[in-house]
Amino acid sequence: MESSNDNVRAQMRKGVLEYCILCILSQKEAYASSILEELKAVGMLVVEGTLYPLLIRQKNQGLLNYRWEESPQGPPRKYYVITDKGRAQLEDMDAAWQEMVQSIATLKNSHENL
Amino acid sequence: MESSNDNVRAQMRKGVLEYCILCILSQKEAYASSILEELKAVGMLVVEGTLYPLLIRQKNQGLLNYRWEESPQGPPRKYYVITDKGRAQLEDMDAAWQEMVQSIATLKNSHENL
DNA sequence: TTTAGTACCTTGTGTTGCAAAGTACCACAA
DNA sequence: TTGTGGTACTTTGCAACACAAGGTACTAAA
Repeated sequence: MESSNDNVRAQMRKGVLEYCILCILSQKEAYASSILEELKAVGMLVVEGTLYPLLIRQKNQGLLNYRWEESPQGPPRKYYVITDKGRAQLEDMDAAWQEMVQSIATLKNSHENL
Repeated sequence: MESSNDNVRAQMRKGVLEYCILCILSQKEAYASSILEELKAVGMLVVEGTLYPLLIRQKNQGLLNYRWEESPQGPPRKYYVITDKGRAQLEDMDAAWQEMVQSIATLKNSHENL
């Protein structure tokens, strides 16, 4: 089924989204809708109701700041900017991510070797 | 801080644990305590209170079965066995995992290319 | 002034991971 | 037979999270 397959992916995304946000913002400033599009582009689809609270949480933790900017069309945009603390956190997450990839590779390998 | 670092890892583990369980059980039958040790061995530390409900969930979804077996010492052990449905799910998860690794690699690369 | 498009925000729900405490079986020793 | 330590499985209560759905507000064009 398609839906169960989607569930699998949704489940796995949990806990990694925060990492993705910091990755994107370490590259350039962005506002929520543009972040959504970037995530969609790499196949990590997320909805607004997930992203907004997440950005607010990270902002409250001091990982992000934001500033308002006029839009060429439509309401003003809230551009998020990663902070030094956010970059430090991102480094932690890079390490954590690589460890997790390695952990699963190890599990898989011990499987292959049977 | 050590603790914030642990939090990062704990957060990332979410949603991947189910995948790890199926990986381990696709290799061989195992009981909860042995699964805990295997996860610990690859650096994915989990506690009992997390694992047991997860095994029960997967059993209720038909991904696992179990049988009781005498222990050489101590109380009997509940050996979990992956089902055909579980193996199908595992294949889905393999694909989902690789896609996620790829997605994050892409995010990282677009960062590098700035 | 109404409509369409863009952007941000909030509320309620179900799921999940975890800490902590509890139950039960076994073997060995006092 | 009573107690103690080790192993194993289970449950309860809590906090965090992702998401669906609905809501607010600004802009420009019809």
